[in-house]
Amino acid sequence: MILDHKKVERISKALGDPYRLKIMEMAKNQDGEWVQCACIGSTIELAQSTISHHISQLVDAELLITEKDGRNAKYKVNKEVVTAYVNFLNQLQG
Amino acid sequence: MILDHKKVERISKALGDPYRLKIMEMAKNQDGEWVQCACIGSTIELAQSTISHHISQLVDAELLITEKDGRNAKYKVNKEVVTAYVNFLNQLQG
DNA sequence: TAAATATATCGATAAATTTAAATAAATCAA
DNA sequence: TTGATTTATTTAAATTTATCGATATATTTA
Repeated sequence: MILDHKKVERISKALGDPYRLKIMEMAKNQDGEWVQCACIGSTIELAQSTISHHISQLVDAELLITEKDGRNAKYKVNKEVVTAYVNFLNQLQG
Repeated sequence: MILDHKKVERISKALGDPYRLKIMEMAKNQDGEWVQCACIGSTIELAQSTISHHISQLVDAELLITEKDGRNAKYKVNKEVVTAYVNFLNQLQG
């Protein structure tokens, strides 16, 4: 999977915020499992609508994969995209 | 070299702009050599002050190493920081 | 069906970022 | 030394992003 510059830009932007980094860490800590949106809300001291907005940026950048589970939403890290982003970065090293 | 979240945030932000990505690509293309600031200015259609500002963000994030060469400035990719950033990202994959 | 719960969306405002003109500082060349 | 060149800094306007309250949508439970 090769990312164009537009995609790299969107991924970088998505990672350029402390709350979104925190959300990524939470999604990672589930070790292959899904993390619930409500769990994120209870950890981060922001309005629900703001958290939803942050999550949707991570989903738009495809850093997170999301699925509906009844009235809950659950997330996990999209390893394929992270790997593709890492490949782009490694290429920068010449 | 381990990066804290503040540092990861700054690096991500620095990479979250099309012109700065272009500058990073130019610095990479020199294959271990330095790229001249003037060369960047002749490639990117932005005011000189704006390019200078973009470059300083990359330097602040330590993605670029800079050195003065007479009245010119030259840059190259800081591989150590890119590697550390990649390590952080790989960690996100669990 | 009605009430409760979880998440998303919209609208307004605050905060941060991008951009460029003007200017400064440093260096080179005549 | 003087004038030209290269890069950095300052300031201000325009644009983008973050934040929250209110509300909408979908789902579960009573």
